[in-house]
Amino acid sequence: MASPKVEQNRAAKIAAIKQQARTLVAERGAASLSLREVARVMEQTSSALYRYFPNRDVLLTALIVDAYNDLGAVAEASVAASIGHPPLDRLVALACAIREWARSNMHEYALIFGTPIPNYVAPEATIAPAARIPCAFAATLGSATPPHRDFGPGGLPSGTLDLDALSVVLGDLDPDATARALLIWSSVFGLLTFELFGHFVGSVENAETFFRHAVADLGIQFGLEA
Amino acid sequence: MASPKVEQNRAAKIAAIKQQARTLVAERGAASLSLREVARVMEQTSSALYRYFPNRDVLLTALIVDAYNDLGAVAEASVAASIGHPPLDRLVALACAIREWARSNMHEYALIFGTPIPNYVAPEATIAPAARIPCAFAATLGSATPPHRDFGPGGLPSGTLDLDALSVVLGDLDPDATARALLIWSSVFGLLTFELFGHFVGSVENAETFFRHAVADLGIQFGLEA
DNA sequence: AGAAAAAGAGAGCACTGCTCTTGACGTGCT
DNA sequence: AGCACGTCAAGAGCAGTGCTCTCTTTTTCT
Repeated sequence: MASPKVEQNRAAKIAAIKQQARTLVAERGAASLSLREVARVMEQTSSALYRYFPNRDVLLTALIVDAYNDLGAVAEASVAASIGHPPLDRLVALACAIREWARSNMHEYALIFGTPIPNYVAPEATIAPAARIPCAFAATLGSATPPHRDFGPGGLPSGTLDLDALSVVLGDLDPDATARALLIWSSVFGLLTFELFGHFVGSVENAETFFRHAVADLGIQFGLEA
Repeated sequence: MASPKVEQNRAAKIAAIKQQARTLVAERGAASLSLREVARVMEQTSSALYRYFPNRDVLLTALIVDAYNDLGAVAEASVAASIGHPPLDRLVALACAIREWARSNMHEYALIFGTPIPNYVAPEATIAPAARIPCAFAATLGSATPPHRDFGPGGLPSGTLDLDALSVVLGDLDPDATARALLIWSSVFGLLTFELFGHFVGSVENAETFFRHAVADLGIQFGLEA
């Protein structure tokens, strides 16, 4: 059944298709990714590609998983490289690493964090790679053991977060600190998306400086110290 | 030239097309909006619609401007309704009003804040309606005259923001307060987008409670008081 | 009522995702 | 060696898209 040679050829072919699709996504965006065009660039018939990917969405899913893993690796590398540094610096470094990746991989960023593709539901396989980024935030924030402060007036009511699921990924922060970690990641995402998607043109002159200070400001609120 | 009757018919027709397109966008998303389908629903030929919109992007732009104005009106209404209330409550109310609009107009929200459409540049006409939302934030934050605090370590270097352009919209906040207002709007956007685009599934159980507390937390950092 | 202007219809081009059939190739088993 | 099987590529074809062109109908204005 599983002859070694064909298996190998098949894997190589799949990798080649994905690589080609990646460059097309980078050039014209994910929405207009066309199997025919991939085939044309590879000097093949479009129908041939359907042997490797049953439909366009499966190819898209493969790209999404790869993007999550790529960004996740960058985030984790930043966290690893900043061990021993002050917690606030670690947070800023992590955010900046994510920002750099996003800036040089705009379309892949849009692919995973942009508008969901209609009639496309992210399969199970994407949630594990997707968790690597918030996990990286937890690694820097969790190392700081910040002083407990209420999250919003009166603190967060129990039942707001799914603490059972979160503790697996984010470790043993208390609920309010966990909430604030999620808020920081959301805010970093918001800043980054506004910058990348052009909502800052005309207001923010130096996007990097603004970004660094904004993230640091959030970190200070969280209780991190330089 | 400008005959009164034809002008009127034309405006009515354009409105009808936009309305039809809006419902299609709400049903299947902006990416798959097709002029042919709009025509089909209106029991017309697709080519007839080209008399009113020279291409699909122009129709899309019209929908974008409408969405900005719709959301802007909601935001301004919230600001007007909360005059005299404590600043922190005003901020939370504004954020919640935006959230409600976003939840019941998912696809229009995605249209204006989601992944930019490839090969589509937002024309001049969109920036004025787009400014209404940050302007609404400024109206609530500006009324509070929060105590000055550095934005990030050492405060924001001059030249980071385009203060000339911002002061027109956001009024006379000092640079650090202006930066923090931008940060709050970015964060609200980030929270909202994560919720709407499904990045909170499995971690945030009660999205509204989390959202309210997160916004309030940001407001407290800004210096607002309840 | 008749001329002018606007709107609509329909065919057509080039493109898309996707399916189905047909023929060729390489591999492994007898 | 020969045969059968699984894999692969090609091509035709369906239904859909944006958009343009020409031609006809309707509406409006004088």
